Amino acid sequence: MKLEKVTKKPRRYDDACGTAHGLELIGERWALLVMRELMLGPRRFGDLRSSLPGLSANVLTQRLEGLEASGLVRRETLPPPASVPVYALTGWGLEAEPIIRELGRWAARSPGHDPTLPLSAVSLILSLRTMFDPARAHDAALDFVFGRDRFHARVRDGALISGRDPGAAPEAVIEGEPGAVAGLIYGFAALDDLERDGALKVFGDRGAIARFAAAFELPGKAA
Amino acid sequence: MKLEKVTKKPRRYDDACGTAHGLELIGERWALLVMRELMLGPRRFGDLRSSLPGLSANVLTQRLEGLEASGLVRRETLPPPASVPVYALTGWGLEAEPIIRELGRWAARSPGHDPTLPLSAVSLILSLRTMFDPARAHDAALDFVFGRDRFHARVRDGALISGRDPGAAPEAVIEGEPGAVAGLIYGFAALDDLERDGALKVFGDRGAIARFAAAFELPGKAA
DNA sequence: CTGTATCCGTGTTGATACTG
DNA sequence: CAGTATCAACACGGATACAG
Repeated sequence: MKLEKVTKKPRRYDDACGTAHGLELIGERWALLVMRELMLGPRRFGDLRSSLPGLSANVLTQRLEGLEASGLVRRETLPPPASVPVYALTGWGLEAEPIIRELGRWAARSPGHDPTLPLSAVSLILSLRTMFDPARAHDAALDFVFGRDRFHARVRDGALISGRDPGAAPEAVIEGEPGAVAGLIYGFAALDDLERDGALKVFGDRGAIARFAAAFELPGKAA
Repeated sequence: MKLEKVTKKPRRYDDACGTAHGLELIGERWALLVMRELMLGPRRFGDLRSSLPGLSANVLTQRLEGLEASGLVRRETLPPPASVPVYALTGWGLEAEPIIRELGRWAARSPGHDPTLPLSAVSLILSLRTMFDPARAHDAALDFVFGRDRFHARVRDGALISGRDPGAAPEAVIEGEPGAVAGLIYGFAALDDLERDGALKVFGDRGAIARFAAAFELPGKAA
């Protein structure tokens, strides 16, 4: 019925500059945020939608098609018994993480940045990777629970290891919304308040949380 | 006549993620390329236009207004006797250079990247900063002449210093189109051929050019 | 020369409804 | 759940015309 894909990309920059070509690859609206959501592993279409409120289904389809055509995203089917379609970054797509980090680090200094808006779980983990300061690091082992999604974060020898799925032997487990965890770790909300409001539940060693949080700080505003 | 500036920015992401906010700041088409052109110092409206073919005057006006409203660009008037209006990056705007570099470095690995397209002078200098490899650096002092624009590049003690205006005591001066210089330095064109075609004119020590070029290499394709 | 203000055709974006 | 179809609004780019 719809065999011919016209695949017109008439909006080019015609510029040999790598930056300009990068914008042709991931400069379309939502494209980089879709990649952000895939940075920690494959996701389903519906999971992407719920992590990106405001992105409609047809646009998500277009972005995934475009990213797949560019060799950044691969459409896969999970092995049985799951057998569901998922979208995954290719190796090269994964290499875009430094771009996301630099952009986030820089924009966090914006006077117009509102850190109280909703935050996806992947965004939180990537922001931890971005804002981690090895000079302030103390060993700590934390897990996070966001609904059915679980993540681990480990500080060891001045390095941060983080990702999807729980880790071994966490010293503390934090459960709540990603935004509340951000408030806790970046220090613009107090743990006592967050627990009293029911925004966060904490299990285990609170000292480990304090040690962990000490390594993370938001940069000052540029103004 | 048109006093009310509606200034609608209805296309937001509503996401606390710094990356998303960054896209709201510089994610519009052409915005990052306008900033790229300002990275090496203030420019005039017409200079920006000629460096960015395909960008129409009305869109350039919109971008400059938006970037100024975000605190990234400042409109200034050069002191007499010049007394001409120019656009300059603010300090915070200047801090976006790592984003441009990471994006360029990453996109240079794209199979679809065509390095033979036209290239602006600023793009060339920024690409040198991006691709410079301290491990291969040998001292060299080069100046570049692109029409009326002149730039300097110095490798000293494993570091690259580059910018607008000629430097002191260059060992060699290269004159031509930025794209031809890119071909020379990145090694996909031979100096002899470029000179024979009239694409490049070289004055001074050719050995310095070879020493300089040895520190720059384009990354391999991802594919 | 440095913009600003229009109109206009096209393409992109996004919300809603809908199908398998 | 995973998309597709349709339609409306907007952004983009070209071409002016115009003001200082």
